[in-house]
Amino acid sequence: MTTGSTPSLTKNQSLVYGALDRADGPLTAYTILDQLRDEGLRAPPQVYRSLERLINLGMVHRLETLNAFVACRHPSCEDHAHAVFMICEACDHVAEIGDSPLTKSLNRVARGYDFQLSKAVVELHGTCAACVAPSDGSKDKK
Amino acid sequence: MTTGSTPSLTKNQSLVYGALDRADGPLTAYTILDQLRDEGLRAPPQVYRSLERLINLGMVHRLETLNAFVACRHPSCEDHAHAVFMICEACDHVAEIGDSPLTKSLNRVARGYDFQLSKAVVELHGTCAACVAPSDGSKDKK
DNA sequence: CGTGTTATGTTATCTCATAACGTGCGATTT
DNA sequence: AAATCGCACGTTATGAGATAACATAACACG
Repeated sequence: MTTGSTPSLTKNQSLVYGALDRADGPLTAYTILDQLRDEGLRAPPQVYRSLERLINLGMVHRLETLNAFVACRHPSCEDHAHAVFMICEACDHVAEIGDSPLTKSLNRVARGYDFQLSKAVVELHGTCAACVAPSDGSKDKK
Repeated sequence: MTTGSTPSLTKNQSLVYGALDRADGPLTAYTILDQLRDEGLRAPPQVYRSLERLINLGMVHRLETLNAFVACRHPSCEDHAHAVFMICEACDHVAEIGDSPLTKSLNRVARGYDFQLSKAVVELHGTCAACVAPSDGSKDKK
């Protein structure tokens, strides 16, 4: 529905989104601020306000366990309040996944307790396939 | 039984656990500190160090989305790295639940991505049964 | 124009968390 | 017992994350 291409981002919002989109991993608000100082950003509220808007638009996710933010990589992220993340503690890679059985499980649990679910935070920590596999000699990503 | 049951908590650890155990909801580290000033605690590290130990012992959980801590209410919380929480945004009540189908789902997802799961953070936000139900006129819990 | 609304810039402050350093004390070793 | 070790403890200071509060600019629109 509101999947209109680019829904009128302001300058700051574009800058912040650009930083996250460029990055290959999560960024903290202060890291974003540092990256955008040359573009005119000077203070935390400018970043946090943009982030808030971008999150409401469904373009950015906040990773609660990292105090950091990532651009949403989902094709058409319909279920924004129920995103699931896998966070590799070895290479810091973050994968956003959609898994409907898991989402169903979450809803079932909530329903079972008569709990009206508004947002599910699911962040899995561990080691990603690339970092587990001893396959090729050089496996360090970054 | 000697001093059997409790696995050798130090004074500070006991104080911090006591505060969490007494509380009917999550407490932040600084709230705990304030509550324990009369008992001799003066600075954040004293609380954080105790919390770290208690978490390692499996007696306390950290709620990532609240930056707060709760005493583990589980009978025999074997699966401490996979606890699931339902957090009511209306009354601030937090329920820790064990749901093995959900845990299975999480493990299945991780396995599907060859992801070696070490810890799952699952925190459901919404409205609890008591706060949804319009049943009786005064339903405020606190 | 005047007015309401929304984004912005800026300062200061608040909350959460840890680094770093030194002390006290019980257990172990010699 | 003296020397030593490890661990919890106490304390100060600071780092990191987030927001309150206030003033200004930009824009849409009746």
